[in-house]
Amino acid sequence: MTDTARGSSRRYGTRPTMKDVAARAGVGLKTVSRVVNGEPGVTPDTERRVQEAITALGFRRNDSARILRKGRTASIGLVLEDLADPFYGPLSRAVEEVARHHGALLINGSSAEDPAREQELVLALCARRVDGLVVIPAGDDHRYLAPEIAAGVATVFVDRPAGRIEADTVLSDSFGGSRDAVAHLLAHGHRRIGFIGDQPRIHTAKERLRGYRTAMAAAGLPVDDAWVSLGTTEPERVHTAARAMLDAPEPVTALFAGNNRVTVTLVRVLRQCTAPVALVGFDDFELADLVSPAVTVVAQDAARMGRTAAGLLFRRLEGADEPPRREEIPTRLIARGSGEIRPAHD
Amino acid sequence: MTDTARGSSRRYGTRPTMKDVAARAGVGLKTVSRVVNGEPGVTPDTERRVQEAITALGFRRNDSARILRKGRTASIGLVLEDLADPFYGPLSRAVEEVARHHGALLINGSSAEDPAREQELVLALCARRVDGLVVIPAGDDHRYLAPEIAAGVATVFVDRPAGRIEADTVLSDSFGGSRDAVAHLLAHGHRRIGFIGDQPRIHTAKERLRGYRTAMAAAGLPVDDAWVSLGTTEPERVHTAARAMLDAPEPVTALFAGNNRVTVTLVRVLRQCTAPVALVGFDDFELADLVSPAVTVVAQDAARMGRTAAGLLFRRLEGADEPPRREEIPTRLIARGSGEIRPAHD
DNA sequence: ACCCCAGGTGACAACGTTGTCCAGCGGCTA
DNA sequence: TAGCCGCTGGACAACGTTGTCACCTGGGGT
Repeated sequence: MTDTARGSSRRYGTRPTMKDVAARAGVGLKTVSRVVNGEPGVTPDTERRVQEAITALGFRRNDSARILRKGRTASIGLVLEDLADPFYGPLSRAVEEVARHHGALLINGSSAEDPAREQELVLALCARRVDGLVVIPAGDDHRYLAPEIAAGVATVFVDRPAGRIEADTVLSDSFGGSRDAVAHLLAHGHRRIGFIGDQPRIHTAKERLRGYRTAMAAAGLPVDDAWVSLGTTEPERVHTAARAMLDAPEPVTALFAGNNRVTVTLVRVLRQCTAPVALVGFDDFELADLVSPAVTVVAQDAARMGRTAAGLLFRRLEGADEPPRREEIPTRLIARGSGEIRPAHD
Repeated sequence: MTDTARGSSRRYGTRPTMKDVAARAGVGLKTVSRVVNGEPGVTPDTERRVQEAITALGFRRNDSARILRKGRTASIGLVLEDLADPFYGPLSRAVEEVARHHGALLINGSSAEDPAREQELVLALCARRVDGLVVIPAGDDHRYLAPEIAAGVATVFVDRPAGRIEADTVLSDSFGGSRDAVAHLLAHGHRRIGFIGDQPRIHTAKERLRGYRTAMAAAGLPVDDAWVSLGTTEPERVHTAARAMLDAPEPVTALFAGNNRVTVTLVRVLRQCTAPVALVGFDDFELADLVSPAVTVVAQDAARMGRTAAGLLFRRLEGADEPPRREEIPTRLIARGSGEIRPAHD
């Protein structure tokens, strides 16, 4: 009895088209198109008849056809590493906000830090003819994107630079932020400082390591190989690395964590420690002020990165024909006490 | 000189089509299609020629056309409240995982808890002809979706039920979980327990309140109106509400937080308190074990909810013709001490 | 009375792909 | 040598929409 959706001549799963609407309203196809798109040149009376037919049939314009015809999809793709990572939440939210403001939808996927998957995802998005792409790259060779960019897909890389290709890029100041973080620890008297970071093939991990080394060198301090550990951010790995540094004959008195997840794991590790160990983390996290001791961090502004990236993207889409830009978002040291607590007595 | 992308006869921004590839390879259109889709019936030699033309031109299949022709988009839509909310990270990640497993892309958007925006988003997704929808509803009337569902868009509601429509639904056991949480507090001697929750029009907020009231009633305890506060989850609102309960002549000795964000705010509020106040939160959060005192929570399994929802969705897409299902995901009380600490001396 | 103009309307092609169907061609058997 | 079969390849229509252009109708100016 509920045959709103299955009019006499249409099968289940088949949707009404403009043709059906036109037939029912007794007008031409193009007139329906005009009404649907709010184009001028339709009598109020005709418009009403068409509207009635539309509601009666439950018609909804098929955007695939529209896209095919018009060439623009009003959607942008976002490829990041892991939707569940708290760093990417505000970032994707910001991108979405800007996209929405421009009437575009967001399609996204996680690369899980796998370059092959990144490429697969990006190309799938290109096949959908997204108007633009925001990519947090997992790989380091993006030449596969060259034809797409040449074809007009606006592309912005975020958090890490593109590999072997020129493109707009939005980074946070990993080097400077890390240098500041380590300088903060040095200023509080620490001399043996460990660095636990992400996998060395990741650009930010390298930059943060460089910041660490630079700060140490600037203070005229040597860096023991045993004080540096790069690798996955899995808790076990981080735990093992930290223990090694803490249980050494000359243990570190402070740790600098290369990202979010490392920091959290280190908070857990240090909580088991009897000896006081200072901790500074790269990237802020919720409740950093509430754990004890509160964790000093170098905060990055993920939302601003997302906004900036999306901004660049839409500027391109609106025809800006400038050379690729590279924006660097500054970081901010938020001292919360974990650096100061019980300055080293070395 | 870099004319890879702008062959002699093509303008900038125009992409090569199968026709171009066919011309260049000296074969027919359909042969290109066969190669692109890996269909059988093409000589290795022909295939090689086509592949060469494809790479030379930088051809990429236009999925809009494909979708138009085939009727299936291999993409599903996800509408949630806020991408940046930590509860939705694992959920959307799980949905994406399942989608990926089925070769589908994920398009998503945030409703910002606004029913109008939810509808706008959902209909935009339907216009794109997503194969299915996972919706965390903001509104309470989803009749607008009836034609879409009738037309074959598989739809699953998560976290909150659909309004005035029959559809698959995945909920967590808000009622039971809340009852357990409050029972936990009661078992530790609390008698004056406050509840601070989300806006009353949100289903989960109502259910959690019901759980609270039921537990109190089961213990034969009256509930003072001043002990219940529903509203937005903004820190100021929650802060004010909590203060009112704590500064009353007969202050509450324990608080039950209706969600994630409320819990976090309450941790901050209680930290300022001199008198000990117990806290139990609905929904777990990272570091709940590290703040002091560690926060007891009723954990929901967001990832499992996402997986279940996506599972239902693809079952429908694969043709399951069962009546709408309603899955309830159990919650789990994780006692971490914040309930026990200094049992009430009332 | 005629012409012209403007505004409303519709016929038709095109977007790029896939499904259907038929043609050509080589090798095999009778 | 004729006839048949199987396999490869291509012509063509269709998907649902929008842009182009032409048609029609009625009203106003000459």
